[in-house]
Amino acid sequence: MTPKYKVDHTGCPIAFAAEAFGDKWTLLILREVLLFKKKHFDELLSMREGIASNILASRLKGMEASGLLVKQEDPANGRRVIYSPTEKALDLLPACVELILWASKHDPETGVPADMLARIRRNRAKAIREMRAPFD
Amino acid sequence: MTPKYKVDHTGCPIAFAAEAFGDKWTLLILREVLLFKKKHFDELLSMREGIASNILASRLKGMEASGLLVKQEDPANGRRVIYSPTEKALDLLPACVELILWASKHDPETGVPADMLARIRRNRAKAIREMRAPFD
DNA sequence: CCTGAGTACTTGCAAATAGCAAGCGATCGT
DNA sequence: ACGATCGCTTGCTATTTGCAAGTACTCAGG
Repeated sequence: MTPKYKVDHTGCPIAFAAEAFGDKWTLLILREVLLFKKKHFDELLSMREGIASNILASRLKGMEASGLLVKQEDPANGRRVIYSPTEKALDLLPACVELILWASKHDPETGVPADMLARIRRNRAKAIREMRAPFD
Repeated sequence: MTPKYKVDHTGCPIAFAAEAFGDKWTLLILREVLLFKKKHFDELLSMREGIASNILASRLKGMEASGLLVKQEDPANGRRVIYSPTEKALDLLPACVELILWASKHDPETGVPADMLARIRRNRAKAIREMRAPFD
C-alpha cells in the first residue's frame, strides 16, 4: 500500500522532492537503478541494506505512479519485469553527483573511489553525461 | 525518540545521505533552515506542511546528533533556542540548487520564481555563495 | 504434458513510528 | 507575582514497517 502520510507540496521544489523520494527506501532504489543499473525486482531485493519484498513492491508502485520508473515485461523472459528510470529520474543525476561530493567530504568512512571524485571534479557536466549515457 | 529502522551505510554516499536526511520531515526542516533562515522551534512548527511538535522535536534531536544543526540558547532571551546549520548542512546547498532546477523542470505546478532560476542558471556557483552568505 | 525451478509479487501479523491533543516547566515582560 | 511565550513531553490511536510465509505465473527439461 502506498503511504498515506504525505506532504502537501504546492509549488515548493524541496517539498516536491520530498514527496517523490523523501523516503530512505525510494532514495536507495534510485541509487540502485541510476548508479548500479539494476533493473529487476530480485536485484533490488538483494541490495546491501536489506529491503523487505513488500516494501520494495510498494515503493516501486509509488515510483511508477510518480513517474520516476517505468515497468515493462522482459520480452526475452515473461517472468521478468524490467524497471527503467524515466527522464525525470535521470534528471536527478546532477543532484546525486552533488550528494556524492557532499558525502565524500562529510562521511568519515566514505567509500567513494578517488578516481570517481577526480573525474567529477575535473568536468562535472561530462561526468554526468557519462553516467547517463548507458540509459540513452 | 529517534527512529530505529535505519540504513546501515558503510561507505556509500547515497546511503549516507539517506541516513542523514532520507526522511521527508528532515528534508523539510533543512529547507526551512537553509532556504528560509528559520531558527526557532515555533517557526519550524508552523511550516506549511504542518509538522507535529513531537516529530519536530525528535527530528531536531536527530539532526543535532548527526551534525546537521547546532542548538544554542538565545543570549537575548532565555526561553528561545537558536538552531543553526553546520558546515555539513550548508554544504548541501549545491544539492538543493540541483533539486530546485530539477523540480522546476518536472513539477507541473512549480512555484520556483523565474528570477531565482535565472540567477542560478546565469552563475550557479555565485548563486550558491549568495545563498550561503547570510550564515557566514 | 508434467514437473521443478525462477521471478515477482501478496498476505498476515507483531513491532515501530507518525500524528493528534493536551499538558508541563522554565523564562520574560509588566 | 502573573499571564503569556516558547520549547518541548506525554498518552493515546492510526498508520507504516519488517518479517516470514505463501501465491501465481512462466519457462526449461524430460
